[in-house]
Amino acid sequence: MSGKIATAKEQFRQFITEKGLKSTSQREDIADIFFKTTTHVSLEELLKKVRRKNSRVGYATVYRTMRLLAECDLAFERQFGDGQTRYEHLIDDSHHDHLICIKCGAIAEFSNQTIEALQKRIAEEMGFSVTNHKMELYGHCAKCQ
Amino acid sequence: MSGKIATAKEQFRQFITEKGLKSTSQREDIADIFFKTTTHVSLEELLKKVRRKNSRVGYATVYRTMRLLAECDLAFERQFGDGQTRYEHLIDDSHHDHLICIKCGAIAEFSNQTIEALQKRIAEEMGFSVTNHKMELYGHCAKCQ
DNA sequence: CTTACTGCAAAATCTTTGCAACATC
DNA sequence: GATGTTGCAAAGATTTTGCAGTAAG
Repeated sequence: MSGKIATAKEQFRQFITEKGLKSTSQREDIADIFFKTTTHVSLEELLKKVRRKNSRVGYATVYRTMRLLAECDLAFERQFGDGQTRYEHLIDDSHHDHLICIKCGAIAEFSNQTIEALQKRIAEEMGFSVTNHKMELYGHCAKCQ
Repeated sequence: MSGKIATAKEQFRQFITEKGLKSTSQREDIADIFFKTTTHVSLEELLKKVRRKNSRVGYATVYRTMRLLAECDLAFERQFGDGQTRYEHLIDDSHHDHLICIKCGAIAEFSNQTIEALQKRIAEEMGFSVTNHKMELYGHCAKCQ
């Protein structure tokens, strides 16, 4: 409720500045819309959304902006097996993992602290320091059983 | 030590027969070499290995054979973020997950029964029956820290 | 002004598929 | 023999990149 925490937008601007890059309206728009998205968007989908606000944005710019966002951990790549790379963020939301129905494609999210803790410990035992992870459970959802 | 358990090769042959498909030397060679592989091979790599034994095998056949193997759960697709689909099997080996170094690309394997049990329980609570899962931890390995 | 960014279109990657020749059953 | 399989080459689908024009610092 209090405590100044930088918004994702601010973090992105800071990253841009620190790297000596330039802030542009395209980057602002893309980041803005991406942060407002709550699903796992593909570049194609994101481009479509961005174009509703600014019709003269190219696919390549979305591609390159998402690469920047991924570089500063404001976006995470996900691949669920259809040949599309998807992106998601963790704004206003803690880390979560996915349950994917292999029949209807439904995606549910979950998170579990015990698993997270175990992952960290296992990694440490093997000499790794973990910065990120993916966990996806594939199976049939309630409707498709 | 005792107990007749069908080998992966036999399971594949059975799957082929049951589906009314035909057994060919290419399929035998590809499955053979794949089962002997202990890493996460891409189609490209697998094709190269297969061609050392039989130089007249095409990429498409490897592709189609791996699809068959995946269909009968003798091969599992993995995508680690470089744009390559990789395959692995669980022969002579229980299920395992991956630790991936984001600097040098090293891949380590691990498995943990507690996590597996928790995954199952979580999924059930959400109405899913899990048949498969992926868990990948990304970070820096001992050498790259 | 200098350096970075953009959009477009072309290139590069991978993955899939059509088809005539060929191998199983 | 009938039907499935193969290899090749072409088609698809995405992801990357080169470049001339444009914009931010």
